[in-house]
Parts: sequence; C-alpha cells; structure tokens
Amino acid sequence: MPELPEVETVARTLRPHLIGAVPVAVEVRNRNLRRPLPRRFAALLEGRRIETLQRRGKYLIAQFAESPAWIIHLGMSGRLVFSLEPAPLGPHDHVVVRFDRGGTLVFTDPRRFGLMVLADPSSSDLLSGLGPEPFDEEAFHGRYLFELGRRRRRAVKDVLMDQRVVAGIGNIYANEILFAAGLRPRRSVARLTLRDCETLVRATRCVLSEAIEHRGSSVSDFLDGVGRRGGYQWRRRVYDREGEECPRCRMPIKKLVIGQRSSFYCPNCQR
DNA sequence: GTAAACCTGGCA
DNA sequence: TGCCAGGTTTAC
Repeated sequence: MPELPEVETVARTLRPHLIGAVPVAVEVRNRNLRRPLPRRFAALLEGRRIETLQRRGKYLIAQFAESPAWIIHLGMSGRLVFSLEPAPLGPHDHVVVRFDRGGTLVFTDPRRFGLMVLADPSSSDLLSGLGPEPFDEEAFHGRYLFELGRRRRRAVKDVLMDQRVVAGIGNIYANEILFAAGLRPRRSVARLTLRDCETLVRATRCVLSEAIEHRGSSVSDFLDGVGRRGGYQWRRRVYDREGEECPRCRMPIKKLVIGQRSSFYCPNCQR
C-alpha cells in the first residue's frame, strides 16, 4: 500500500496530534512484525515527548529529545491511525499507544510486513542504504540517473523502484511515472539519453506531488493518519487498468510482469 | 539475475 | 481452490 505519497500523507495528518505528545501507555498485542518487537519496546517509548515526525522514503521517523528514534515502516498493509475515541480493537491491531493529552494511535497490519524499530536514524541499517529523496534537487537529477544507467543494463522500472537509487517509489507510482515520462517499463536505463533521464526526474516529481495533493492512493484499503481514504486512485492513468483505454490515445493499456511485479503501460504513448 | 520467503484477505 | 496484492530480504 504505502509508497511515498501515502507515507507523506500519514506524516502530515499525524503531526498535529503527535508533536508534543507523550506516550503514556504502550500495548504490544502482537510483537511478530517483520522484525519481532523487543520486550522492552513499550518501556523505551513511554514517557518520552515526540518532538518531530519526519518521512524518509517509505519510513516514518518520530524523534524525541534523545536517541533512539521510533522508526516505522508500513510494509504492504500497514496502517497508523490516531483517534480521540478509539473503536474496539481488531485482530490485526498490533500496537496501541495512548498519549498523555488523550488520543490513541493504533498500528494495524494484517500481513505483518510492517516494521517498528527504536534506533538512531543516523546509524540505522534501515535508513543508511536509502537513495536520495525524489524532491532533493541537489541529489536527484537527470545526470544522476544517466550516470547510474551507464553502469548497468537494467529495466528502468526496476531502477525507479530500487530504494538505493531513489527513496519512496513503489509499484503504483513507478507505473504512473513511466507513463508520464512516455517510457516503457522494460526500457533499459543504459539506453536512456540524458534528456530521457531529465524527463523521468520531472515526471517523478510531478506524479508524486499530484499524489500527495490527493492524499495518496486507496487502491484497496489505505487510510491516512486520521482514518480517511486517499483520492489518487481515481487519478491513476495506467496502474491496474489493463485493457482500459489510455487516457491520452485510447489504445488499450497492456500488462506485463517485471521482476515479479505487475507493470501497466500504453504501447503507443510509451516507447 | 530470478525465485521464494514472510503473512492475510479478497476475488474469480 | 488458486492466484493476486501497495514491500523487502534472503536464498539459489
């Protein structure tokens, strides 16, 4: 579910409720996430005031006055919802955090591919390998992709989704970005011109910012930090639209599988 | 490189 | 019943 626009949406919607709040009661109902939560997890979180809530790639990072920070990844089906009047808990509500000034944050994740870690962000293995943020103009630009592409022959979609190359892009937005850039998902990065790479970078920022404006995609079940659905699923041009008309040229959208992930593209508009 | 692994739910 | 799903890691 959650790629950069969804995680950014969660961060923005949670900030007003979490900044300055102190977890007073942390209940771990199931510690078997992607990495098992340590026994001392609750104790390490309780009593510490949240000072900032940041996004890095698909990770959320809550910082306190001192290290360690609370690093969260929502995996495929993870959800982080704050509410003032909590509903009864369900079977996939794994972590429940109550705050000093009221309100409850519930981490829900049916598939348990999500992750929570207490670590120093500057030394965490989770964050250290991440590539630049897509909106970082200093680090993520056409030449960067162009130089990177010359080193190895690889499908451009594969490269876009590689978190070491650029952080935050997953399957939905990789498809949408490639449509916006007019590039086929299978195109080898080795055969992209510098201009292609510049177009790709522009398309990346354009698609991601449009998705953030619409508060992310709720293809099936994404909810933001206060339990609302996103709106970008209605604006998807190609993702999960096999056989439908291309919004530009009306040719049927095609589907193929790259690296075990479904890819959607217009055979006419993308070359 | 590619496949399978982790897990549950939804849908044909 | 089998396949597919927003992600990432590990093993051939």
